Amino acid sequence: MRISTRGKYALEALVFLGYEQKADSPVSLGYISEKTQISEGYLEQLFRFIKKSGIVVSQKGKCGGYLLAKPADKITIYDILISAEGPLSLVRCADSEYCKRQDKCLTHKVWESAYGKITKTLNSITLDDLICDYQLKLKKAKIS
Amino acid sequence: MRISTRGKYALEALVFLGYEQKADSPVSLGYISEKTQISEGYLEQLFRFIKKSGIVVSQKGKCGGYLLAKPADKITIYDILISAEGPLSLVRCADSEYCKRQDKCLTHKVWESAYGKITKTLNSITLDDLICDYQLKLKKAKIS
DNA sequence: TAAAAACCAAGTGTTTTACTAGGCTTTTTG
DNA sequence: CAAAAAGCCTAGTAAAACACTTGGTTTTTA
Repeated sequence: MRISTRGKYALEALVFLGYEQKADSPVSLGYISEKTQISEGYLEQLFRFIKKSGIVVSQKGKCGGYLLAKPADKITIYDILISAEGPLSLVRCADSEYCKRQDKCLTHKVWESAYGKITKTLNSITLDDLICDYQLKLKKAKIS
Repeated sequence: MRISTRGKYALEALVFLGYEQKADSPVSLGYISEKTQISEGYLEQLFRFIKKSGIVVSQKGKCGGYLLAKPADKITIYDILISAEGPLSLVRCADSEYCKRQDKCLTHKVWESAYGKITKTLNSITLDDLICDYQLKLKKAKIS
């Protein structure tokens, strides 16, 4: 039961983007890569994918980069994770023909209730919450 | 974010085992395999592993097989899943050196709270709950 | 017009998954 | 006591998923 690094990277990168993004000036992947140590090539791939679900917009050309498409407190962690990883089903059977083997799935109930809890939790945390945490951490680091 | 078939198979097989197990006579993997359509070789591997965590016991020899080590209502789904899959961390970073890259993990909070909810949910369902569901399903199928 | 950025398709090495093969050991029963 | 039926064990393997990388093209701005 794992979230792949894809989702984790997306989340980290967006926290950083949200923090850095000031006055509608886009943040480049090069900069995000430098700060987060995630390879730029991988970020490119990831952001083009994320963009499809509409949580970021891009600006091409020099001085271009990415911007959050919505205020950070309107973007949930769930939004981000599914935008990066696609639907997060717990087991393969849940959403397809993998389960045909058995006409009545004995364990469906389990995956469904666990999945419900996860989505609820992930939807209750917004990107803004994490950005605030990040700001606090930076402040503390300065003082000490 | 997936539970592998390993965990799903374990759960299915144990529901079946719990249902079939009468008066301390062990149930063979051959029989479980036949009924669940899970390959017997795979079940062997799986059950030997599961056995280590003590939720089943085995009996060798002819007429041998497996038995639940505890009453089904004392075994939770969580118990079963970790016995089959090992610790279910949501992201790799959570439990090791994967996260060293960044001295403070921005997203730790997310994985932790989601993980807490999952374990709570999975711990709230017992094997017996699923066995009862199974019995009900069988009854209904008979009537119709 | 050159640099810097996003865009894009395709390739690649590694790891994990899901399973299989083939043999050994223990117990029961005819 | 021998044969059958069960679990026990190690190792191998094909396929998929993962985590990237390569090598370009296009767009924008200074």
